[in-house]
Parts: sequence; structure tokens; C-alpha cells
Amino acid sequence: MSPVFALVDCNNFYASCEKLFRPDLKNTPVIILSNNDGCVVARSKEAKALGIKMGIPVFKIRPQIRRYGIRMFSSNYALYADISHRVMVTLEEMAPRVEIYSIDEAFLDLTGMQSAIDLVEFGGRVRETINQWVGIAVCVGIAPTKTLAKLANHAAKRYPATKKVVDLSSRKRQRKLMALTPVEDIWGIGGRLSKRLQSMGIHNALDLADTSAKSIRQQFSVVLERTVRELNGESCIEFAQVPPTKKQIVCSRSFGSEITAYQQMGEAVCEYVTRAGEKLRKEHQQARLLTVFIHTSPHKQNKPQYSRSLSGELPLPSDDTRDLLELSMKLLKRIWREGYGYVKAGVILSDFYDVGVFQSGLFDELAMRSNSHLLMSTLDNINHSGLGRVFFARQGMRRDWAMRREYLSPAYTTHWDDLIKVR
DNA sequence: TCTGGGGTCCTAGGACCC
DNA sequence: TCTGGGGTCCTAGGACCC
Repeated sequence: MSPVFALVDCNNFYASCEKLFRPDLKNTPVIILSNNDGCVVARSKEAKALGIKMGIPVFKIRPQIRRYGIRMFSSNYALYADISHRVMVTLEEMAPRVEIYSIDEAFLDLTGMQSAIDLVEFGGRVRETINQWVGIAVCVGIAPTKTLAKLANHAAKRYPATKKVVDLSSRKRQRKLMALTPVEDIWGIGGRLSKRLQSMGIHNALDLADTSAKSIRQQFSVVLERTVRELNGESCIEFAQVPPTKKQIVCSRSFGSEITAYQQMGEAVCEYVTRAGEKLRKEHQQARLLTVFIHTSPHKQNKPQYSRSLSGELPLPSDDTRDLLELSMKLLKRIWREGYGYVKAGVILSDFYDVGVFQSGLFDELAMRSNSHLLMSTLDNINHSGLGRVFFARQGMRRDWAMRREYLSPAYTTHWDDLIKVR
């Protein structure tokens, strides 16, 4: 049976989440800032209309912010994750199979349903339900491949006449839309590829679809070949209801202010290691490889630059924060250089094993810590309970390097004290 | 003054082996 | 004159996504 995919994508997701609890900001331009309040990572439709670009550093648009009364918010991931969950649960009630693709997007597998229901009508129902139950606006694109469903969704957002639902089941409609879609708007084609394609005379999606898949593979890669096939209605990217287990876990942050002292860098790295350990246990994995990296600001070319990373292997795969901390401090000691102003550090865990699967050598003297599981799950439980936080002394108390979040909205949905009050 | 964070996949090239 | 060839594994780097 030929597959049918629907892509449901929330409109201006982070901005919509912030506006959900602030009806007073209904027609106000709103922007969401990256960690450290550095760049713009999301915009409401009003902010987009003012020409505020994605990823631009905030300091470059201060004049516009003042002139147009743009409201700023620091990223509030606890809030966005909670709203996202509500959207996804709603989708799971409406469709037989759902693949959560990102915080604000999901693919639905509608294969086999096309004979029983009107796909456009179904898309409209999804929109209405999410709007009523969660209060978030979404667009729906429907097509026989994921790449075309992305394209359909793009069109639903862009052309008001579509009423925010586009069904690209017919080849004729696919070709018509592809002719209108610039090559850089295709899923999987970024800045580099689109430049190369343009120079070959391939300007829109239809141009690309009509290029032979074989020659694309020779000149580019199998990835782009797949895109060409998908544009021609041949489904190459499978539906994945169960998310694959992670292959690496990264925890890194820019600092609120430069770090010059080893003590502080140690605190920061410990903090990131602890975070990474929590994520690792949530995945039910143990890691054998740990990488630590630190670097100065590449934007300050007049100051001395230093950037280094170092990986180390644990004697046995582990998910015990104490093991991870010990190794990370050894690695940090080796890459630390005095005399630089560091702006960022991070930790990467990789080489994962399922808990209990790793085969240790017959004469391996290194026994795993016997109380590890109990201690770690107790720690995780306390820290998730909302009653308080337990942490390792090395993480530090003062944290004067912590990131800036000057414009943070309240945790409306995840913290009792921040619950919205109706008088 | 001020420039995010967290992921994936693919490929080329080197090391090493037989 | 003329100096193998093929396979595997690993890593770094490039490209993409949200």
C-alpha cells in the first residue's frame, strides 16, 4: 500500500507558548532568546513581519526592539516541553501512529486511511482539536513521502488560501508546488548545497526532482539522492514511531561572563557532567567515552585564542555521576591553560551500552560500585520531585559563571508557585 | 559591552592486516 | 624501466536538522 504521511507543525512554537499565558501580548511582536540571551531563536508572526531574522544577535537589533516595542523572553524550555507534550498526546489520540520529530513537529502515518476519510477534512480536525485543547495553532501537510509532506506543510504556512492544510496526494499538485518552491526551502538542503545546486542551474524543487537521481548521487551523496527520489513520490525515509536510542549526549553552555579561574571552570564542567549523567540514566544507557572541551570566544579576534577537547575512556561503561566526574576532572586538568578568558565549555558522552550488557574481562578486577543504582536513582528522584536539589560539592554554590536569563517567563505549567491566578 | 544548544548521517583518508 | 591489492576499522570534518 502506498504510504501517506502528514506533518503537523506548530506555528511560531516558542512565541506561541509564551503568548498562551499572556493574552495581553496578542498582537505584539515577541522574540525568544537563546541561552545567555544571546541570539534570537524564535519569533512571533508580528516579529517576523518586522523583518527580525532568525539567529541574529540581540545587540544588533536593539534599535528595532525599542522602536517597535518588541517583547523579549529568555528560553523557557520547561514550559515549551510541557506544551509540546500536550500537543503530542492530543495527536496520539487522533492518529494510529505518531512520530515525534522535534519539539514542535510530528509525522502521522495515515497509510490506508485515505479510502476511509477525507484527508483535508482530517487535517482540519487536527487543527481545531489542538487549538481547543492546547491553545496552539498548527499547520498540516499531507503527502506520500516525508519530504513532500514537509513541502506541503511549508505551503500551508505560506499561502492563506490553503486554510493551513495542504494535501499533496496528486502528482499534478506536487509539480505545481515544486515549481514555486526555491531549492533552499527543501528539507535536507541547507546553505552549502543550495549554492552548489544553483550554480548548476537547479533553482527550484521541480528542477531538482527532474534531475537524474544517479547523477546527483555521483556528484553529491546518497543523502541528496534520497531527497530527489522523495520529491518524485518514492518514499525513502521511513516512519519511526519509536525514537532510536541516542548515540551521544552533549551538555554545553556559554558562560554568563568569562571564566579565567580553574576553580570556576571545574564547577561548570561538573555541572554539565551531572546534567549529562541524568540524561544518560533517563536513556537507560551507560557510556564508556567522555569528552571535555573548552574554548575562548572566536568573536574576540584581538584576544588570545585557545580551544581544545580531550576524550577519555572509563574502565567500564558507567552511568554513575561519580565515575563521570572523576574522569572529567582528569581530562580538564590536562587541557586547561592559564591566562585565557574562556566563554564556553561542554561535555560529550558516547560509546553507549545498555545497562548490564557490557562484557567485562574474565579477570577484570574493576567491580562496579555496588550502591550505584540506588544512589543515582535516589538523587534523580529528589531532583525531579520539585522539593529541593541535591548536588555534588564540586558543582559550586556561587556559580557566578551561570548563564544570563534576564527575561525568563514564569514556569506556568510546571511549578505550583507560578500557576496562573484568575481573580 | 553583547554572537545558542543538541543532535544525526555520510565520506574521505589513514592505519592496519593479510 | 617495473615496487600489490583488498578489506576493515576508526576518526575528523562536512553537511544537515530543529
